[in-house]
Amino acid sequence: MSREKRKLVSIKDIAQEAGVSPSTVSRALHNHPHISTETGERVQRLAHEMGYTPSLLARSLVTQDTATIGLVITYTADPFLSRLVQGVEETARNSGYSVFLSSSYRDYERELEVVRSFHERRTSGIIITGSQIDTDYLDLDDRFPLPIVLINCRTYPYSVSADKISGAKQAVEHLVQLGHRRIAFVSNAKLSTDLDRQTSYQQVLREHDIPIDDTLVVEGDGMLESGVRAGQKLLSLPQPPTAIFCFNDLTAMGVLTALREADLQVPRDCSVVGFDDLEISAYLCPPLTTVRQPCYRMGQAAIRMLLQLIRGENGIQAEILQTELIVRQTTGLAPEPS
Amino acid sequence: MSREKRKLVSIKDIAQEAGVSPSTVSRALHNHPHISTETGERVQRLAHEMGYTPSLLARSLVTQDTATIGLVITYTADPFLSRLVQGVEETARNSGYSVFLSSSYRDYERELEVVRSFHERRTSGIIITGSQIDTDYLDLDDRFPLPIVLINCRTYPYSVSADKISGAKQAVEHLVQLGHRRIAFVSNAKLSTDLDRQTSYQQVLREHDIPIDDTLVVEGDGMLESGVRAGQKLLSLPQPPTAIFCFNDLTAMGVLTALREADLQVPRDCSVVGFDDLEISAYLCPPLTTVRQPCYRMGQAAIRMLLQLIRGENGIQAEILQTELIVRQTTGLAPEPS
DNA sequence: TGAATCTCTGCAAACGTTTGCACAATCATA
DNA sequence: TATGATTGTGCAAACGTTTGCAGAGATTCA
Repeated sequence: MSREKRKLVSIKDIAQEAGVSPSTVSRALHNHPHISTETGERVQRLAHEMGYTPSLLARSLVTQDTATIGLVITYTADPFLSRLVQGVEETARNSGYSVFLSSSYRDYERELEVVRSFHERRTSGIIITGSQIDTDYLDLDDRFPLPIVLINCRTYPYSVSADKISGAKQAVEHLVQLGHRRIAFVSNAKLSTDLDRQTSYQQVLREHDIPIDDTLVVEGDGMLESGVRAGQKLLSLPQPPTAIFCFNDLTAMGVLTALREADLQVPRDCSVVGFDDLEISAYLCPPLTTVRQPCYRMGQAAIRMLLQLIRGENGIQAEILQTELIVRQTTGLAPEPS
Repeated sequence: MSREKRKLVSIKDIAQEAGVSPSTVSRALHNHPHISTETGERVQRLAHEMGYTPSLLARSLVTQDTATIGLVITYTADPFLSRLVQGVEETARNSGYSVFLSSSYRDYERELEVVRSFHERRTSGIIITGSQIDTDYLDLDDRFPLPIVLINCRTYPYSVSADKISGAKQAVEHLVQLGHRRIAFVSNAKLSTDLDRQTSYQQVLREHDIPIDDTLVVEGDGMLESGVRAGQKLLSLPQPPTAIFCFNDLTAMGVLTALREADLQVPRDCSVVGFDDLEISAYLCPPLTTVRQPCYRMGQAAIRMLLQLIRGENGIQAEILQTELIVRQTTGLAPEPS
């Protein structure tokens, strides 16, 4: 177990050993056409024997390309993002790119800092999700002269989003069809993408001549615990809702917990709809009705768009992926008014 | 929106503009003591105005230090790992390090490939979790001359683990205390760390003179779906178990689903214990009794150990963090034998 | 035989930094 | 006034690669 800092072997060392010039070694290792098979093989063998590992630092410096992209997310622990990260990472790797990952914790300063750090490392491009930079993306573009793709930020020209408007619409309409008229919405005030859901929510209600009751809209932050609190708050209303549409599945899980603690049956006493369709959502009790966001494919689409930008292709435009209502067992007919 | 490839400004450009040498610029930017305040300020101002972003590539090449560590995990989507990643990333960042993340998908070849890729990028060190390299870690050490810390691999000298032996023991003993004698175990054959749990399981049974029944040990893979299948298999036994100890919380969630689909009540008809204590586990229905692994702190400990290795400190030894049984509502008294 | 072509290899510059050393100018000291 | 210390700056090498260009032999062709 030798842990001392050994000097790494470089192309020069191989050159010396093989009695050729460094350039020849470099070419031999890259199967350059003009290298004799004899030299080629000898160099390759030596490189292997001497335990040579090329330095991508040095190479990137001259080729001006790191084959690396940076991915900024809000929290690693967010299960929705996990799948997205996987989509980015797998697709990137298949194209020969590696991925730097860093979290912004929904903090504007931190987000900028991460982007700068990526740029210093000369990543070929950057993908940002849950961006706080919404408003001044122009500034972003100005400050960092490298391709950037945003996820779920439709104001930015290069972005990938899920169609939340349609998703939310389907969800609320589903509830209306089941006879619900007191439908609550648990929002995520901190995230701008939340607006799409909320707008759809109100629109559907209006279309069905259902009065909009502000007390039925409560604020959350997209996490479990806030779902619980939101649920409790809604249940304590003089006239509680018969259905609750949630910002995401985690919030819905919290709401379900609140309902259970209040000894209410789902969906008999109250229906619940989530958003995201996390893997676990199908295994809840009861299995959650929710709007599926194609998180993996969103990651995939984002990295593809980024690679196009890196290659300098043009005609690239924002992409919107479809969402889909998955009806499971947390939604049912509205209870008869007693 | 200018997306064309602008030439980045370098130290030389600033030097030219300021009428000094590149070395002076470099020193000015690092607040080197021997620089006159006048020059210092002028250079700093120019650097800012010209939009200078230092190249960490070039710097790393000469300083021989990238201030970057590589983190290899099995799947990004594994919620247990998400917290661990967070522990690594936050702690790394506080020490001025960035993190490369890549997944191995539990594939040996892939894992080696990722490690090699990290080494090519000259990461200062590497953390591996869910390693498949268990047996020939010596080979690993030989092949990659850089500090490596493994998580949950006790055979490797530099490792951080949770005390699974004690955790599993607490879990099974808890079940025995509740009067259970037919206790099943859902394993994860693919992971060597599973052995600790299984050994403890058998040991506790022996200590209490409970016969070991091989049909009560079924194989899973640590994912939701395999938990469902394992549950179904156990329930179809001529004499099904009254309690099921699961490799991890996801498996337990699957088992709970199987029980629910079979119209069995938890814990009245069957008790269930998980392992990990994911955040969601407290919000399941019923809330899951489980063994808590300090995943965040494990990540933290791993990166700390790695930084010590990087600094060349000695006297470093494997670290084992405590686990803790969290009793919630999926465990109860064994049903009376009918 | 000479010229042209082809095959293989080396030289040297470049990428963008850092840093040891030398040097010039200024200043304080004796 | 000479001496030494101090302060600020520049030169040049180094980090480990890649690559355009040139050149040396070998081969082909007329």
